[in-house]
Amino acid sequence: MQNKILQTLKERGYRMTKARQGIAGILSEAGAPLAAADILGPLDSRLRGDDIKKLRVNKTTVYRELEMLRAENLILEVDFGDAIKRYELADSKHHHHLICVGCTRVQDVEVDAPLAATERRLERQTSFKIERHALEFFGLCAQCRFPRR
Amino acid sequence: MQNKILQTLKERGYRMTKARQGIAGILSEAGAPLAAADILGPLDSRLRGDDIKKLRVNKTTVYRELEMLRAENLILEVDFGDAIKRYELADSKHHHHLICVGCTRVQDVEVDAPLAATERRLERQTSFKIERHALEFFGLCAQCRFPRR
DNA sequence: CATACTAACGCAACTCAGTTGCAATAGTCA
DNA sequence: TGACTATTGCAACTGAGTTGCGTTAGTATG
Repeated sequence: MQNKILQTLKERGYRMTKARQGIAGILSEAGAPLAAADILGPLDSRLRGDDIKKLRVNKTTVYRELEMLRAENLILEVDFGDAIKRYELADSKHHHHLICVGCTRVQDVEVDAPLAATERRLERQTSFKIERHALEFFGLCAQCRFPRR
Repeated sequence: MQNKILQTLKERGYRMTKARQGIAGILSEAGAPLAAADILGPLDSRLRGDDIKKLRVNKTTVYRELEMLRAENLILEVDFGDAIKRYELADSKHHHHLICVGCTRVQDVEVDAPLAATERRLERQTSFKIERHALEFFGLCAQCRFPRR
C-alpha cells in the first residue's frame, strides 16, 4: 500500500475504491491545504497514469470523502478566512500558515511556545477551557514584494 | 449625532438614511461580532422606538452597508471559521476572541506582545512581509463546562 | 469463479450566505 | 420646491457545500 491514509483506512475496514485512492493520493502529495475544488479539478488527470482512463469523480463524493477523512482524524480542516474549507494531512507537526495575499502561496510556520503560554494565561484569567486555536498570518511573499520586471 | 459611526459617515459625505442609522446603532451596541443575519433580524424592532413603525431593511442593503463600513475602516471583518462574515467596531483596541464551542459566547482577549515578536521572527526567517494575522481561541466557557443541574 | 451484501458512488435537487443588475425611492442641496 | 443622485428593494443569480435516493462496485463467503 503506497499511501499512509489508504493503509489506515484499510485497517479500519474501509473499502479501497478508485475515487478514494485518487483523493488520498492528491492529499498526500499536496504542498499546501487543498479545497474540494482543488481535488475535483486534477482528479481524472492524476488517475490517468493507472489503466483507468478519464475517471470522473462527483463533487458529492469528494465532499463526503473529505468529511470522512476529517472525522477519522486523517486530515485537518484549515481556515483561511475565505469561506472555503481546506484540508491538510493530520500527521505533520502542529503548525500555522503564512499566506501570501498576492499569489495565495502558503508556507508552513511554527509558533507554538508563545501561544501555549498565552493559552494557559487566558484559561486562568477567563475560566474558559481552551481546546484549540486558529492562527494564520497574511502578508506578501518575496516574489510579490519584489517582482522581477 | 448620537453615534460615532454615523458622525464619521456624515463628515465623509454619506447621507443619513433610516436603514443606515438602524444598522450603525445595532453595530455600536453589539457586545460581540455580528453577522448580516444578526442585523436583519432585530432591525425593525430596534427602530420601532422612533416614529418609524416596522421599518423593513432588505438583506441587500445590509450586506452593502456592511461592506461600505468595512471599506471606510469603521468596522473590522472577524472570522470564526464558519463561513459567515462577522463584523465589530474598528475603534476598539486590537484584540482576539475566545469563542465557546458550546454556546457561541464570545469574549475579547489581548495577546499581542508574543505575537508581535513572533511576526518579526517570521519575517526574518521567511522574507514575507506580514500585514495582519487572524487568531481565535476555541473552547468551553465556565457555564458550558459546569452546567447547573 | 459465482454471488450476495452493502459501502460507496453519481445525480439532481436543494440550502444558505452572499452578490448583482436594474428600476424605484428618498436624502440633500440649491 | 424641485432636481440630482445616493441609496434602497426586489428578483434573480452565484458558488460552496449538503441531502435523498436509486445504482454501482468492493469485499467476503461458498
